[in-house]
Amino acid sequence: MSEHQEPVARGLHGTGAVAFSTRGEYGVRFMVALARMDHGEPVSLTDIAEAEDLPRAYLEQIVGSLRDVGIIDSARGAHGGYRLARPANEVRMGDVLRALEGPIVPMTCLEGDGSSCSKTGNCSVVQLWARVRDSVSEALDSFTLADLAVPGAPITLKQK
Amino acid sequence: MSEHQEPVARGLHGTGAVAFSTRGEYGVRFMVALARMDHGEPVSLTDIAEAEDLPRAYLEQIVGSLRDVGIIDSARGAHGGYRLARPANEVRMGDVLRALEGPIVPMTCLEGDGSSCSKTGNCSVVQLWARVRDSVSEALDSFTLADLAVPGAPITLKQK
DNA sequence: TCAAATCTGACCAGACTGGTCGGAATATCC
DNA sequence: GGATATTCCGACCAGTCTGGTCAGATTTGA
Repeated sequence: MSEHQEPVARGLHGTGAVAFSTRGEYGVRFMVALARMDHGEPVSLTDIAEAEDLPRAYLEQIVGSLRDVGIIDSARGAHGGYRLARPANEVRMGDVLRALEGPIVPMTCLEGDGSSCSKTGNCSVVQLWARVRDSVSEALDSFTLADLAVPGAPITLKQK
Repeated sequence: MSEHQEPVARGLHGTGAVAFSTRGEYGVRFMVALARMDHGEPVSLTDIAEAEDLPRAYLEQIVGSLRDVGIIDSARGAHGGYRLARPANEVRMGDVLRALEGPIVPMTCLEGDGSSCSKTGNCSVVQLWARVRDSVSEALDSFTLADLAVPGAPITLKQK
């Protein structure tokens, strides 16, 4: 047991552009599994790691950032574990992925207050990156955890 | 001279998720500059690298993949250089970025024919990744090179 | 007190990014 | 033909990041 898949190769030639890392993948799988297994009692990391066949120690790191932003609650000690902090249909996947992967920023010139771009004002390319960023955010936020946790459930879209 | 900006730091904590690399950034800047400077005669890489303050040797690598897919034409020898292979308003930015960065694939399970996902059929999460992928492609393809090359031009949207 | 869990930080190998360098091939101009 | 301009191509390289392990401290229930 504890023989999960071999290390995932990522990056340009592994996955392609605009990719999420394993933090995003594993974190989302964790959330979906938790939503399915959460019946009031905390669910231990070991149980979820085994169910999803993910490396437990690494998952610990990842789950920490979900707890830090308040998406899940944790309980230490015997019979401890994790619980959803809110109902699954109130958890937007955009929030989950922003917590896991950091802000959605396809190009450095969009970081922070935008002051990192020296061509302020006369740069037309920034519009392209901004549109990509907004499209990704909208796509992610159009799903809630409930959409993914219920197998075969119809996808409810929150079109703006 | 030839003292361009210091090496760009990327990755999770530098830029955030869903990021393009410098290949995408530099390649797009190259294309925009070429579109502006192309008046029939080939434009040399040195001219563009100087105009955009980009490392010439590195830009050479990047431009090669644009030539390979036929977005630009090249002419060797004295007075050689690069030209747009088609009018700027027929060049979709999605094509440019796919050439530069590889396929738009936010998660490994969407790669190629989709056979890399062992949970075929009963995986609900794949819908999330697929929507992100489609959103990014639509966003990129809603711009043409002409939209970016003409300074201050109104953004014409090709809404599907 | 013992065991079950989370929490935390140190550590690590390999892959990838962001380049540089040197030279070969090709084309123009004199 | 020779000098020059320019693309083309592959080898190389240092630093950063990813993906993950490990050991132990801390907290809690039985």
